[in-house]
Amino acid sequence: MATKQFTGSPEDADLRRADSLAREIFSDVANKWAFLIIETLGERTLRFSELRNEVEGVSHKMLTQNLRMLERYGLVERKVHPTVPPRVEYTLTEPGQALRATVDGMCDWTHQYLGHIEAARRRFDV
Amino acid sequence: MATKQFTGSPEDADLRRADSLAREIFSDVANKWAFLIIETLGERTLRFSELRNEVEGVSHKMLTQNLRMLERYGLVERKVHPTVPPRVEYTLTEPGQALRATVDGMCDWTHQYLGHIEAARRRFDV
DNA sequence: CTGCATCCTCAACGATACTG
DNA sequence: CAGTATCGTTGAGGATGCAG
Repeated sequence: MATKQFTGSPEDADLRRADSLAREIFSDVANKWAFLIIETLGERTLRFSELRNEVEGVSHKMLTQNLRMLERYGLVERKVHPTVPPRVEYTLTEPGQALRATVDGMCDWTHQYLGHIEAARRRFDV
Repeated sequence: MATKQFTGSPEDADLRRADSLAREIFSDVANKWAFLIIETLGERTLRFSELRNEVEGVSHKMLTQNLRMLERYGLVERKVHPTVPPRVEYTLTEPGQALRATVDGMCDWTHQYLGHIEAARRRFDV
């Protein structure tokens, strides 16, 4: 991250604030569940249970927890249909879509370098 | 991730294998310390202690642990100078550099949407 | 169906100490 | 300086149950 050296000057105060906020966002969002949710959400709108099925291995708790976090940061929109049984739909917002682009980049990267990585790992694991 | 439905056909076997490997890599690499290390390593070569200083808040243990993981996947190269005291340098490999591009993308994203995110968070935190 | 809360377990993590 | 190992603590995360 572009963390630079701050002086004690007052105009650096909000720079430092922005920086710590950026760091906080970074720490929260850069985790596998958030990424996988963003990725499977893609440009579709999905219900909670659909996400639960499509994001392989995620628990009920982790899913809600990460969805709350993403909602809090405004990356997903949560739409509740007041029916019975309830129907809750999640959609990526524009910032969410923008982030998805970089997550996609990581997916591409993973597949592109799968060979390199597998070979490196075999070499490492004596 | 591009996880699709597999049939029982034999030629799907290695697809499934590749997929699970991709998933494994994804899960390991998509964590904040790995990202912060990759980001601060940039195109420079850094010593262990330099990384320790520059990656704010990382513990000795987390740093070694993540460096091993990144080395195992061939994302960083570890060069030991047999001097006394020892001098160990870490450099991003080409796959590491490639991944750095997407991590950079996330950093840009973070700063670009800082306003949106902060506003959304204030709205959420009633 | 979705969400929240509770409990419980285990692994992540930090601190410390010791080796090369 | 860099790495490994050990220990103790905390928190993440799974399971379960209940409410709306």
